[in-house]
Amino acid sequence: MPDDPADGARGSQGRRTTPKAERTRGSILDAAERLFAEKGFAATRLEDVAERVGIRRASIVYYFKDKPELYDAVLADVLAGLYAVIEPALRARAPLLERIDLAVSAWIDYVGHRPTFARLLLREIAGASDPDGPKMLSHTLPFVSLAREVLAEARSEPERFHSPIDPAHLASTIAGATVFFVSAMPTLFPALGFDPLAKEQLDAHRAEVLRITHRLLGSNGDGPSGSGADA
Amino acid sequence: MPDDPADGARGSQGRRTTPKAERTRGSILDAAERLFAEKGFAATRLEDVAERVGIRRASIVYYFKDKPELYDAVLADVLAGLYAVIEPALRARAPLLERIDLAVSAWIDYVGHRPTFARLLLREIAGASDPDGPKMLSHTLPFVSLAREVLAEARSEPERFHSPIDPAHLASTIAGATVFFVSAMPTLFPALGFDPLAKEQLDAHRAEVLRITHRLLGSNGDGPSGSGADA
DNA sequence: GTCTATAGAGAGATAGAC
DNA sequence: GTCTATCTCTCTATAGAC
Repeated sequence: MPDDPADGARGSQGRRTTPKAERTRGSILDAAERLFAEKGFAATRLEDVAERVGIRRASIVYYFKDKPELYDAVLADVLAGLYAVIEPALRARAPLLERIDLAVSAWIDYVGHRPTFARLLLREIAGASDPDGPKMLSHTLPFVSLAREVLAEARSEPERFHSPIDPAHLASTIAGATVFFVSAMPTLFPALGFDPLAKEQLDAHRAEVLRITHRLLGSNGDGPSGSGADA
Repeated sequence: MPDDPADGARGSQGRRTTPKAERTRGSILDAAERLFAEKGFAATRLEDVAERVGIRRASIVYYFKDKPELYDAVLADVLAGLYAVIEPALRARAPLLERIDLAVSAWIDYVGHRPTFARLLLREIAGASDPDGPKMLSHTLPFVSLAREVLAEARSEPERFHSPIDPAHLASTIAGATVFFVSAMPTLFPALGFDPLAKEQLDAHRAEVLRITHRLLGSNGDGPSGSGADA
């Protein structure tokens, strides 16, 4: 998901942007990300986004044509961030199994450090069957290409990879477990000071997910011996 | 979640209900369940609910005072259904490990056969951190009691249960994996005729979740030898 | 029980001043 | 760039006829 670093504020016009505008745009994006994640697209009011930024509702349209475009920009942003950590992991110079471990670990770190992403994903998946639901799909093409590559590579050495279930099942299991973990724990421990982002909790989760991954990949539960990532 | 079988239509009045009214009420509930699951609370229009039932919007208020009450009734219904299959599993006359297997299996069957529930849960979890978000919590008390019971029982034989992670982590992992699986697959396989509800897929998922469960419970990956549920 | 009609609130989009 | 003012549409909720 190669972000275009040269476009700056992409309101309707192709104008140059000042640093201040850049900052305002970023603030709007941040506020919108949090609100869309917490309340969902429909329940989020542009008014609230503006309030968090400290501007007026009408000013938002200077940067984003309308509400759907703002939402789309948020999705583009969080998915670009994910791609930026997943892609290098999968392309590292290492055996495939190790790279998968790296990618899974990167996934968990990303979701753990950006819980808004977890909620956005939860909502997108929930609305997947709705005709006007899935707005995230258009941003997932780079991931699909990446997945294809890895799959092709795995199939080239079938003696090592004999997954008992299909890759999509694997992916949804891992994704669901992590995303739910990060989002649900605060509810299950209401205001009890529990923090799923805490390194300790996240590491326990990582260890278990890596075990699951190895098992689902058909390796016998221990994964690459020297990876060090599943300690 | 003992349903009160004697209340029938619980509009504002305590009137007696005819069979036809009972049916209409049920239809409204069904339509609302699907729409709330697909679009979420805010994006669902009472107009659409009415249309699916074949009545007019205003008629809905005869059965449900307003939109929040309708949503609440939907949640009550799906959670009562879940409780009805989980509770007997956990109270069966069998060793604890086997009963947990039964409960997990029942969970998967329930979610698999009522995918609207998966989506409703996804949305509730996503909105958990929102002050006016979690409307599901009020219906989960019976589950909390149940969980407490089981936990107490497990702690009474610590030599058998030495879970490496806490029970909430276990629950969220299992719940997330299943719910995501059921909801996400149709997206990942857009219109490819893939059906996560198919017995074959659901069974593969069940087998894997049971393995995860056993592992997370501290038993060594195989669970109760004679359960037969993790074939 | 179900309908028609309407009132009223809420929120997004637009025009134009500064 | 950011604001004020306003327009308009959508959807909920209510009143009351049949």
